[in-house]
Amino acid sequence: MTRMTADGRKTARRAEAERNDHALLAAARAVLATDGAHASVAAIAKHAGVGIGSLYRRYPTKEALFQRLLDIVLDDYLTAAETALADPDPWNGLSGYVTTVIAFAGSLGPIAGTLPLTPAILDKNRRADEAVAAVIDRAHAAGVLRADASVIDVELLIEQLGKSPLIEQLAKQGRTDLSEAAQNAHTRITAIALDGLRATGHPPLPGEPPGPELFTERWEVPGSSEGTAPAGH
Amino acid sequence: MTRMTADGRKTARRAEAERNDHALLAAARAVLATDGAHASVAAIAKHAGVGIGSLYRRYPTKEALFQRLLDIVLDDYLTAAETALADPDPWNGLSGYVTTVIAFAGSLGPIAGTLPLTPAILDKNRRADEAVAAVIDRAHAAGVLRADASVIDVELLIEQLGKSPLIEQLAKQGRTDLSEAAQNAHTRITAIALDGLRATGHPPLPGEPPGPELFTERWEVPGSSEGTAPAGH
DNA sequence: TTTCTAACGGAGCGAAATGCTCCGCAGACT
DNA sequence: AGTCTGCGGAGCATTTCGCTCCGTTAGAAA
Repeated sequence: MTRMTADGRKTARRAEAERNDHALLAAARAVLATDGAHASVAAIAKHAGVGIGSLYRRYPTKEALFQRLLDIVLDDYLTAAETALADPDPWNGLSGYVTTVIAFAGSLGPIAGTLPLTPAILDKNRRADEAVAAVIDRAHAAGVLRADASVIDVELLIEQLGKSPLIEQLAKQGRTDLSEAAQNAHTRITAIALDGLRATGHPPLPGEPPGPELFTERWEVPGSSEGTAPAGH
Repeated sequence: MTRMTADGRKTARRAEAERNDHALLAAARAVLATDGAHASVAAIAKHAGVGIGSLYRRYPTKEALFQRLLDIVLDDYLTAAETALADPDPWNGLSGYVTTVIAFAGSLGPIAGTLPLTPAILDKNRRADEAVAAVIDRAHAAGVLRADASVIDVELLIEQLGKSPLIEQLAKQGRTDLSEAAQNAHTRITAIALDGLRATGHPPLPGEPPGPELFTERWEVPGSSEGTAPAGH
């Protein structure tokens, strides 16, 4: 009946359950980022390699899962801001914060406004906001961030760059062969935007310039007869 | 039986049909931009103030409507590029092109890869690509565009900025009171990114810095009891 | 080994959404 | 007045989705 051993450690069963829980949260992030607002529980469970039944054993409802995810992502925001403040260089701290957050911000947009916010979440959010404000204030004070860019400007820029239509579409089409190039392209665009935030001149862009295939190949409809269907925009 | 008058002008009925057609195309743009890939024909018809029946009288299928829309938007791309080339200042031409295209680019992302492309569309696309390449080449030659930014970089940056998660979410929540502030915020972010593309220093950002309400108020779930529910990210 | 049971996966159910058809009606021409 | 083009939208068939329920599996106890 008891599921603890004598010294109180978890049983193997409970260890698997915990792994499943982490897999579910990671899958929820990934599926939310690609499928957007209509991410389905079935897709999340499948992505996690877990049955739907197991998902509903841990979370009473889809909403509860997303609430938990929100809580965790807020922790990530806070950690990123603290890491940024720990960097001795104000600009490196800010740009590192921006790039880090962009990497995981995509998950939250679709669920904004669909969840009741618990007091704990509101508190975490407030602390994260204070931390990022400190990062930005420090950059302003050091004169490395353009003076006319506000905290909200930076936060909205992060949100704008967090969701990449390019990467999402490629993921939806299963074009894993292009995902590396798409990631590189997104990194370059982020660097361009960050340079726009700088008070002074730009460093060179990272990586190689992206090839045109990111544009052309996305338009091919899977069951098409035409082997070459180049089209942009 | 004939629906032309003696001199060949259209009847009033046909004039209304034509107005409806334009309304449908405009509505399709708007709904695609806000609802994304799962924009429904019902939503498009309603947004256009037109019955579903009328929609299906002009277009045999949803796909046909989107194909027509794609054709029109490609015309807009081409016109924007030609306008840019007509500007004597290479940087003004490029930045005007970018801002113009960003304003209407949001419609196309969701339908990429879902439509068979007609030869006419492929040809239009090719011409639009050539025109924008000319705009960018000219900016490169004039030394006003950073040398390490490629044509694809610029095109992907446009796509990235074309869809605004902020504006979309506010539209979905019906917060028309914030839409002006959101538009301003988006303009500023676009300006930041454009400055990142410049070879030299930045001009000041346009408009007023956006207020925090763009972040805080979006998280309020419509039927919430809590009057104030500030939360960002 | 045998028994017990916690945790698992997924078929399937009712509800909701969606593309499209079909039909009754309004009003513009003759 | 009569005709008939074009209109709006209820309704149908299909798909999707959140969630429940149950038979199966594999570690723990005896």
